[in-house]
Amino acid sequence: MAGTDQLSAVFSALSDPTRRAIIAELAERDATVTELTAPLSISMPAVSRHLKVLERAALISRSRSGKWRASHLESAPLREAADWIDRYRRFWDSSLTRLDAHLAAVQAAGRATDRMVDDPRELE
Amino acid sequence: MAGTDQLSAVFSALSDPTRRAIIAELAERDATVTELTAPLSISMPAVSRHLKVLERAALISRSRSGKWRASHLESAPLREAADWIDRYRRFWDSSLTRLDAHLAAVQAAGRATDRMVDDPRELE
DNA sequence: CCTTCACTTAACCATATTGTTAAGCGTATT
DNA sequence: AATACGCTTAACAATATGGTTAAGTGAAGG
Repeated sequence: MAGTDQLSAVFSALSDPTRRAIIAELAERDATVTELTAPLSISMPAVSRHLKVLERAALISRSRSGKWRASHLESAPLREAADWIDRYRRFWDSSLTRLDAHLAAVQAAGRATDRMVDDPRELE
Repeated sequence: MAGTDQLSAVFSALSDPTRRAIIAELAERDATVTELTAPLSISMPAVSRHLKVLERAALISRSRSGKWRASHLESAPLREAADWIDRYRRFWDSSLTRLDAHLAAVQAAGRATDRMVDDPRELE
């Protein structure tokens, strides 16, 4: 991954189709490494390392139960990635309906995050 | 980048903070390579290659005018990335109550017979 | 012209990524 | 107690990434 910041780690994690497939699976239910490996055409060590990448990006959390390790999808990093892209939603969403809805949601949630939607610039 | 598909290329392009800064800049106005290089702390050849990455992901288009090459932000790939992440918006969107989220999860889990049609899982 | 300017390409280096197979480690099972 | 299971780590190889400086290309301009 290029940067070591959180957002870079998230986008980098999402840039692999295997990891996106894992996220799609975990969106339905928590799963063990074996369960996640089954539909994929790669070895379990490879899946294990994909999970490590997802974990480092905080996209998943993991719990141990005996010899099984369950992976669980975490929403915060996905939200941050969506928020970053949403800065540019005006470029493609002519009606701006969804942006309005999002702004309303943010407003309802609290005013601490207002600057996030106002300033499109990234300081890095 | 891991995959060679469009979405992988887009997420991979977004995984670099320099490229995100370039996108933020182009969101305000089209710019030449020299203009884009000025605020960055890397050489022009490095910027040139970042632009090539963005172009390969179709995040920007470029036009030639004499000895200047202007970069222009394209919205479609950003929209596609946003659409992918939006599949999981129910996991964090505060406008959904806990019950709504639970029902959405149950619905997703119970769609086994409809997977060929609307399964959010990605095959490649 | 002949140089300067804007930019790209080439060559090089260091590091990261993604896959493999084999080995290790701890928990279950028999 | 011994074996099988679930998963991770190690070691290896191939390819990609991202930075540098130096050289090349083509248009502008004195």
